[in-house]
Amino acid sequence: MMGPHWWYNRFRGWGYRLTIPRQAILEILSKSDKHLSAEEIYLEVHKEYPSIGLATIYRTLELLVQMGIVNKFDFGDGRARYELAEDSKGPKHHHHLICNVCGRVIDYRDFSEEEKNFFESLERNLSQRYNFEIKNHQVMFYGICDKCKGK
Amino acid sequence: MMGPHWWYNRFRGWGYRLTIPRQAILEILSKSDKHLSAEEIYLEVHKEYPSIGLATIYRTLELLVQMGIVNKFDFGDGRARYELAEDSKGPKHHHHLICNVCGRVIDYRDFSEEEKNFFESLERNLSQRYNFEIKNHQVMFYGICDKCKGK
DNA sequence: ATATCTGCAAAGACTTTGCATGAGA
DNA sequence: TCTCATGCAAAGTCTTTGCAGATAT
Repeated sequence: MMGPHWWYNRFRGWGYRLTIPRQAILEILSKSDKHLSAEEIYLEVHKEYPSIGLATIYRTLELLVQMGIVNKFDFGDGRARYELAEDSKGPKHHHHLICNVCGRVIDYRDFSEEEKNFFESLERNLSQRYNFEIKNHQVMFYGICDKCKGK
Repeated sequence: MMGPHWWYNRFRGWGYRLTIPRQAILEILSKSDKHLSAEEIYLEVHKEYPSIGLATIYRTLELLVQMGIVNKFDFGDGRARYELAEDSKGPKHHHHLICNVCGRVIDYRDFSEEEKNFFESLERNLSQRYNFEIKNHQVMFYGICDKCKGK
């Protein structure tokens, strides 16, 4: 379940084509472990394929989000951020602490067993209750970070 | 801890002034139980105070978010949405199921005791671990809703 | 009195769209 | 071949900013 083969089948399944721009974007996303903006992805892709335009980045990302391959985030800085999706147990999965004052985003992924189990069982429960196929989740805690506490 | 008096003290505490536009915006937010966009708030406020401009709505909302009085959401529809904050136990508190395909947002607030307790203890834990004062949280589950499952 | 806040209009920033060309299956 | 996808540029939307006048304490 990794590599271009997987992407290919996934696209076929949705009736889409696996093109160079789409591969390039997935390549960049899988190399990075940060939340990338559309423009950051564009700049990376541009290094290797200068002819690929920003509009294609946006169109592709929208597609990938729909397909559940990519997650879209908003941290309130005015631009959307993207990250390769993976099930909630994946090593890169994390939750966020966001400071309402300075906007800083802190990731944490040192989940306790309890936290992991809780979300797994909650997802199963909700899937049934709402007949909703859950692919992923986002958890954000808002408040005041240590640096901003001293007003 | 309700009514204008409370707002007044809260503003004083931050060194801000409680003005007519700010009161009007808080008034609208406390009457509504939906996620309002800046423009929706503007239109409501405009009914009573036609002279208040949209820029003031944006500036005030940003302030209220910083103060932790208001929560800002993004559901991927291109505009931010706002809601009066309250602690996680409040009756209006809810989590979200968001469809990656059609963008529909389903709120749920029929939390189990286990779910409530879990988030409370997780917040206490994180506050300590990261020296971060948690005011609120957002939980979103992404996937495919019942209507979109039939492709 | 005076630092803060607001209205208006203009600018800014991110994202989307139209259309002719190019490319996958 | 025949859709589907892309590039470019232009347009669209939401949001922010500058500044002079108004306001809260």
